[in-house]
Amino acid sequence: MRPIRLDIEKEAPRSGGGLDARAGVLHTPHGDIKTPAFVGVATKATIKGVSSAQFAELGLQTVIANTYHLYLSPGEEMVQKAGGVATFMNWSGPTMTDSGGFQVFSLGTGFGKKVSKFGQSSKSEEGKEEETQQENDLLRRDEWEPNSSEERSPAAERKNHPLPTQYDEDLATSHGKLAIVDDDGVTFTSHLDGTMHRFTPERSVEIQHKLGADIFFAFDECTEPTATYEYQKEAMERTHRWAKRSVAAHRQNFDANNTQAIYGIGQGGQFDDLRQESARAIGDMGFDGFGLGGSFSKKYGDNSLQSALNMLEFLPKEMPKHGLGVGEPEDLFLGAAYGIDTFDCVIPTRNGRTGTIFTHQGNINIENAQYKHDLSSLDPECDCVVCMGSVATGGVGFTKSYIHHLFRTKEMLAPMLASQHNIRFLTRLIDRIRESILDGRFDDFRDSFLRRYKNKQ
RNA sequence: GCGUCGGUGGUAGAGUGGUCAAUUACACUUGGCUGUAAACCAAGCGGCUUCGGCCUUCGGGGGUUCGAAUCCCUCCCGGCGCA
Repeated sequence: MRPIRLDIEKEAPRSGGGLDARAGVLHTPHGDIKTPAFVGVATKATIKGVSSAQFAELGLQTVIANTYHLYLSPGEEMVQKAGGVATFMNWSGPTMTDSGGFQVFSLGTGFGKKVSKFGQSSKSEEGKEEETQQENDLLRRDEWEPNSSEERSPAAERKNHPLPTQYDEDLATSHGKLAIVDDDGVTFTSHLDGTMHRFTPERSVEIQHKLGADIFFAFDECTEPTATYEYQKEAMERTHRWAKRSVAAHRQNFDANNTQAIYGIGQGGQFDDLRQESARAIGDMGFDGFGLGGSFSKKYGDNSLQSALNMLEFLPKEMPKHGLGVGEPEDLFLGAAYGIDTFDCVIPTRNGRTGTIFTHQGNINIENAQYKHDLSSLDPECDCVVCMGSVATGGVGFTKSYIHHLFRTKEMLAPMLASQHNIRFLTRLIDRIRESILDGRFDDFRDSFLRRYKNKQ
């Protein structure tokens, strides 16, 4: 008996130009999740700026923590000792953990720099970019030499050794970071103290068993969406091999098998044939659910999510599907239209912390000068405690002026209130998407919502 | 009153004959943020511009010099010390 089960209550065939949207309930050992659902991102066992005591009030049914981060601190043993990630963070509801595969991608490529894996620097802004350009050159895969440490030859001599690893060790360590992918796993340095570590699919599963979430993900390699076909294919195939090992490792653990579900992650970049191949492969491995892998930031083009979604057609319908890192309002509609059941995304909290507020009339930057004198709530149509108030505030919500002031004066309450509002904005949006699917008016709701949201009306 | 140190762009504070429309930080203005090394990052921040430059700026005024925020004189203002 599998630990989770998805009951699809209602489908909206070919809704929104997609596949079949559906509304249902995902049953987990720690409670039911009405789907589609927005999953709060609690990377280090905390949604930044939001206490677990507020989750329910904000409409959160579940949260997702991260294997990489919790492994580094406080360590999976400590989390296990605390009773698992949910108990550790004083949350009684369902939880998920991500495998750490994304960190291989985001840490390894030179986080925060305009560096891409294969030398496709996004912009070239003279001067400053020189160093980055050099890094790009160093990052070229065909310059990598295997079996590094001892017999590594100078960069110039490496060109004749085309091999699967995508990072230059010298470059990586010079930045205090390292992520070397080989077929068995990934060796990396901690971003915290530079110490070396290694993840394999089995190790990731083992850690996630100790973290004890209801749902966890197989260790994958998240590629740069703009990577070449050749590399996407190679990384995808590696991810598939890792996926197979992950399921096997999980099924061997009888206890974990009864209490935790494992999702496999599909990759393939923006190539339809790879995406299709990945869906069929992952869908056929006996996973309890599916994670839509990739990175869907706008910087990779407007179509990166759409192209990934097409793969869902090749998966078993009844399989629960999760959109990893999908959370822009437009993307929730798009994902839901393709049958995604759960979504996680840092956008409400990251945007909230940095002053961008979701409203029904489009996003606003609350730090803008114009809000200094604005005594209205963040969004007059929002039902969150920040906007509507609570018993504690006498039923009166916070004003834009006040939150603007908190940001300007760098008060810690500022990002907290903004994050809470943004989270509720998305959980309410997804709730209404769910209702619209149940009521058979998904397309209407989508159109009316997005018309105002996108046109800032 | 005498002596002394100092007055630089919104603020603090570099610069001390040309590479200075003036380092830097903060402030300010505006962007950005999609499986979180992000309470972060980026751009702009005297005026005009055909984007090549042009004009006005470093307390006021006057000088020296090919050239001054930088040197000299003088006035004004401030800190400190002595009367």
